[in-house]
Amino acid sequence: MWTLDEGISRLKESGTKITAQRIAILKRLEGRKDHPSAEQIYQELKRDFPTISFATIYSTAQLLAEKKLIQILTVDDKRVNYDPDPEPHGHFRCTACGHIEDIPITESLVETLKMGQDSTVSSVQLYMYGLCPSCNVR
Amino acid sequence: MWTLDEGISRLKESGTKITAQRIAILKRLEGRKDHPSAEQIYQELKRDFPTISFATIYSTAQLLAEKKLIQILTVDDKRVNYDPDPEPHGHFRCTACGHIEDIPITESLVETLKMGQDSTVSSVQLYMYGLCPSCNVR
DNA sequence: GTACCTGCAAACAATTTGCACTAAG
DNA sequence: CTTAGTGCAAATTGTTTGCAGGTAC
Repeated sequence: MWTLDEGISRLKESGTKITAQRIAILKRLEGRKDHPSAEQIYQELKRDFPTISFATIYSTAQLLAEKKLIQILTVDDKRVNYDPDPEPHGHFRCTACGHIEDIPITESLVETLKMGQDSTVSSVQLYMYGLCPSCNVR
Repeated sequence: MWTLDEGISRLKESGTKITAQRIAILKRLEGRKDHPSAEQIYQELKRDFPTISFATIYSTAQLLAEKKLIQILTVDDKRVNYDPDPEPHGHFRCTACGHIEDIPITESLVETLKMGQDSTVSSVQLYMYGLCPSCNVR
């Protein structure tokens, strides 16, 4: 996992400008274990950054994904979720409460899957759906 | 893979009404190897069925997914794609041309993944992204 | 006959876009 | 100084919803 400073220098490498907004977004994502939506990031940033806009959130997220700092998940069919951990791993989403949980997968499994393709694979996503333990009993 | 007749009886089992529209949708999906979007199904059906509506497409697809006749894929973050093959398997999506290709995965892998969870897993999706062979050379 | 289904149009919601302004380098 | 980034509002688009009329059973 990256730190704020690593994130900033990763962006600088490719000539991207470092703005206060981008630093704020990186800071919010740094080391996070959950999978915030654009809306969630927007709400959180608005506290310290009242004029921030969705345009900035979405474009910065795109940028961070290109630089392999985050992953953009489509595990929820309604909205996008950001995962600050860029390493390949799976995700479980509870269809009742919407909670998203990481699922470890071995690097060798990912490699095997990539190898089997005649295409150039740049990203692998494993999604599982069902009921989480606490929703299952209700 | 199911046939039209099997599809119809699967629906009947649960007391669902068999309408001309539902038969038409089943017919369109039966044995298909691609992954049509709602729009695509709508356009195709409109030829023989000029008054069919999106409401019917979406609600029927939901129904078919519940009856395990199709899978609803979120491999494309813009739209939903229907997969007439309900058996677990992966999907590769070319980020350039948008083409979606099936990826075989072993049943034992799926079982292993399900087993590893403390949640009740009802569906597993494996998505891979990158450039397909023909887009890769351009 | 009745509960469910369809079609239509309007509503919705997440994301994208155009553009004038601002700020990083 | 120049180019890229930001914020705003409007536009876009896939999907959902409410409801009046229709149809399966």
